[in-house]
Amino acid sequence: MVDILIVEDNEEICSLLADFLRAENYTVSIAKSGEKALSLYEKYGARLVLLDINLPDVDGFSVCEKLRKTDNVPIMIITARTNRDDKLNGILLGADDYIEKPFDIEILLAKIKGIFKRRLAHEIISDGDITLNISNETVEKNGKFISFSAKEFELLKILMQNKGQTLTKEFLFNRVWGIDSESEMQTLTVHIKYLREKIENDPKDPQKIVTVWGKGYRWT
Amino acid sequence: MVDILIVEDNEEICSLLADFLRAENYTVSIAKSGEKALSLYEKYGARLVLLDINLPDVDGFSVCEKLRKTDNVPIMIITARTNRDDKLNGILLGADDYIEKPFDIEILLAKIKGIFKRRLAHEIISDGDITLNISNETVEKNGKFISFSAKEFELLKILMQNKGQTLTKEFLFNRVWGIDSESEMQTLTVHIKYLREKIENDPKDPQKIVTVWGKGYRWT
DNA sequence: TCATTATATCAAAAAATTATTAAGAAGTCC
DNA sequence: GGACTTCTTAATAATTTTTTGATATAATGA
Repeated sequence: MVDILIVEDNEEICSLLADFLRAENYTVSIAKSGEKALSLYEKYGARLVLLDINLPDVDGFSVCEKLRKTDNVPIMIITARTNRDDKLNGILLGADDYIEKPFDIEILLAKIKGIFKRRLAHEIISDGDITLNISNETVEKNGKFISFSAKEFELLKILMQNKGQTLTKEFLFNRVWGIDSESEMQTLTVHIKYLREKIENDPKDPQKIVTVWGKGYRWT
Repeated sequence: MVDILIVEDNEEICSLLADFLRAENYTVSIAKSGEKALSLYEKYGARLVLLDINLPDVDGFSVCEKLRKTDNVPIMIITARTNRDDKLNGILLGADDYIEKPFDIEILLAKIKGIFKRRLAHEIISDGDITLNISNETVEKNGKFISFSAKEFELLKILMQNKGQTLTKEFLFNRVWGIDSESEMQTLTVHIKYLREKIENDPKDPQKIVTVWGKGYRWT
């Protein structure tokens, strides 16, 4: 697993970034196209993705979506200031951070450090008797490990990461199952039940994953 | 056994490196081609290989793979910055460290020291009733030696080195079988079974090498 | 209250993933 | 070359996860 995956087709910017990041002792891997980005990520992973949204082949948007779907890895987006459209806005809102070209390398470094710091603090989320370890993909209740399936874990993770917030069913569904999933919304409620079965003291009277009628669910 | 095997075809760089390293009291042997590198390594061994990836005959890639496959000796790669392609990325990611030409000799020395230090600390991994000795390639369970094949050992090593972390099947496969191996993923699961047979108290109910469904495996 | 709508539950089918087995290929060592 | 171990493959079995559909239960508002 490398620290930073750089996705950027411009040769100059690319080596500039790589040099600076290496000087800061980050390990980096480099992709010059969207496709390569995905294959590199699949093979070696990354703790942070630095993504130029204007790529030659697969556009940055779909790279972004795919990455977010699979691993929820932090993504920092590099973008030109021009033609800021609706689609771009959407992506940026979901990104952990973004920076506009032309950018000051020092500011970029500061942002990256910030993301790592924040994430590190959030790699283990503990709340009440539930502890969720994102990097190890483990969940403990009262110190005892409980096994979770991939979907269950993802769902619980998103809920806990947004403590106190009501998340709509659509939002949860899109995050866990993906935007163009063919599954029914029904599947979500069933998974909510599975979660409650595993983590609630009394699954019949859920205190942790609360139903918000007509909206969705909330972790409290 | 020498301390450092230098693999570099450029005469000047070669003697420069040798001088500096000898000045730091390392013993060195020198190979000016890939073929010679392999034969020298076979004859005298080395604690660390300093490998220029751009060689005249056998390219550095295959030297690297061969070394890694046989002994897993630490390899430090010297590379020019240009044409950083997928293959190179792959090699670099697996390398213990790498440095780009032109390099500062002081930085190189620091890196080499770092590698020796790290390796020394990790030569024996002990966890529960399993003890793994990396330099001897031996494994003990409750003090009794168990024989392991090369692939089995490598797999166990990576798992134990990353205790508690879930390692994806792809990651494990790339590490043990190599990036462009033609083997099937199936091979991995079979080897996992072999490992379990040897180290688990009840192979039917594995406690050490745990399956993480949809992801991979984890040493606990 | 009653009709309506939203969520919960259940169990079984479907899909996906991993485990097991055994046999043959490939490599190693005398 | 023969005996041996290791590695790979392919087929099948076993297991787990995911989805679905039917039905039950609960909340909401006229």
